[in-house]
Amino acid sequence: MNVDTKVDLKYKFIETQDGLEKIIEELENQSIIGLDTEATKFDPFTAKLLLIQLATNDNVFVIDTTKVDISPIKHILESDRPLKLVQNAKFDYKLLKVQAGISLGALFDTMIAERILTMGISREISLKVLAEKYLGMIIDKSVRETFIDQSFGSSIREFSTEQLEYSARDAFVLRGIFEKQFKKLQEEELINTAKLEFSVIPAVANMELYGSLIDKIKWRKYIAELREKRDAINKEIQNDLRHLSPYSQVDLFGNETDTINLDSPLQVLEVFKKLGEELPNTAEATLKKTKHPLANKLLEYRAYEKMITSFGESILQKIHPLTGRLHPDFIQLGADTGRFACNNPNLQQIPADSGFRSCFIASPGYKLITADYSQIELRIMAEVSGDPAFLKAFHEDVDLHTLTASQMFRIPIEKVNKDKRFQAKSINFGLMYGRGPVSLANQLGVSVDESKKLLEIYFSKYKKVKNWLDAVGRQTLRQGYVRTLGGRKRKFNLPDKSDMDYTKIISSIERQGKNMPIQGTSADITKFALLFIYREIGKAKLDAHLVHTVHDEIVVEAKSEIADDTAKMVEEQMIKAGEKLLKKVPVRVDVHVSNCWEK
DNA sequence: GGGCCGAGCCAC
DNA sequence: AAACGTGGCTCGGCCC
Repeated sequence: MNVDTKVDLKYKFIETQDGLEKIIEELENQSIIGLDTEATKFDPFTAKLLLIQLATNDNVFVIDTTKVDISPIKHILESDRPLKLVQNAKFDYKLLKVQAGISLGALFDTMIAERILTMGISREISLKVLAEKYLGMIIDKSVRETFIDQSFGSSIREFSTEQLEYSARDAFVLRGIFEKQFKKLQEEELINTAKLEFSVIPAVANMELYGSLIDKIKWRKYIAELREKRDAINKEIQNDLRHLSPYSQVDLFGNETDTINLDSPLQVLEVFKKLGEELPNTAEATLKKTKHPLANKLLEYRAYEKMITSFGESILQKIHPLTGRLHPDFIQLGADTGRFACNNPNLQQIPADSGFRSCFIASPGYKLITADYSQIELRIMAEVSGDPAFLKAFHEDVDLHTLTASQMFRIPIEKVNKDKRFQAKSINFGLMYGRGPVSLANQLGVSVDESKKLLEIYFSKYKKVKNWLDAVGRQTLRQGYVRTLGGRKRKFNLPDKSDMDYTKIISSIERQGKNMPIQGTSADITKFALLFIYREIGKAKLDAHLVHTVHDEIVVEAKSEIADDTAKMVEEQMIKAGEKLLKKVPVRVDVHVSNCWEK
């Protein structure tokens, strides 16, 4: 049954200071309020706050913040009571923090809640979708755009009735959605996951607001070096191919033009064809197997091109003109396992062994603390499988890959060479992805028979690892979901037997089911760590800030004088977070204090 | 000229 | 060419 929301949504428009004073008592008495804001932009630093809407038990208040100073309700917004229901709370948190100096207290985020409830089977989490799904209400979001860049400069412009009704409704629907979601979260035993996610929102919001500082000059110098190398190899390739008409040409002014677009797979395939090499595609794996010297040169060109285009000038363009820093968007539940994703720019994919990372620097007078969990996923594997050999390795703090190699090949630890260690490491990591013998054989450069043998030996040494992997794969298929140690759930749409790709889909779900408890538990732990660190910084009022996180790594900027103490705190809190979920295996964190982001 | 998608490749 | 889990960015190429 659909409700026509165009009519009869009662709201009270507050456009005077007096009007605000009159509703304070009602707001103070609420245990829960729906909250939404409207602003001229999505960027919290330059947006102008236009409206704040608060939905109580009995009323919806729409407050005109261009006319009303909202500091009289600051204490209500910052308190943990009433609980604030917000759709995508991080946005409102940042806006209110920067534009009104208000840090929202306890939150229930309907968007995050929906993601938790439908992890793996849906990404439909907009307010429009939720209002329809839970309340049968069709809401029109097109009004939102009318606020964008709405000028409230010197000239007084009034809000339209349509705008006010739209705004009121967005706050109003939150309570109904919350009630349904809360019940579901309880039924599915996802309350703890939700609590963790909600409480980490302010940590993430502040991390985004603080942002990262880049040494622009050093960055540009590095790009210039890469460009030189790329251009050299490009020229070489074009010269090699000059005889292949019609690609090499001389333009009207007698200048040579490189008309083979090396970035076009179509043109590249064409060139190979002319050279007598029929290739199925131009993927890295194909080129690596191609004898022709062009293949290697092309791979070299691509490596430089990737660096320049993905990490070059485009990242500098994202530096905020007001703050001079990068403020990427950390998507709290970006991955279905619970991991963060990151964009604008994605600082989680900055090349590790390149000149780029060292260009991320501390502010003057500050230091960067880079802290990462040591082999956290393998430790989780030890915990969930309870495998005695795995556990022993971590308790004795020996290198697991070396130990694995020594056990697999029946040689003493001292006799393990690089090659043997690499083979063992490949299996250790491969396990977590559900890797098969074919793929292993290719990485190790051995036959499939040999790689099968290696896997057999491996599993004979680590029986409980095999048992756990098999069991969790079966369990995922049986129940259609799988959980992390923190209780986070990932669901799966199980295929119908009649499905053409039935077995393919089944084995894919098995692999995802095996990986989720490992990758997802790591995400649980990192989120606890972010929360703990954020709280410690607040409690001790440290001049320190979260700036970055990459799955098993956290970067904090701290005033130089307190950097070493803060590093100790970060390490302690990360270990505490790890020990919340890992009981059988020790947790280790590597910490570095430096002027830049590095390991 | 914008939207979408696949190829290719960076991170953990 | 894919294999082996989770993402995002840039490009070419195609569509409207």
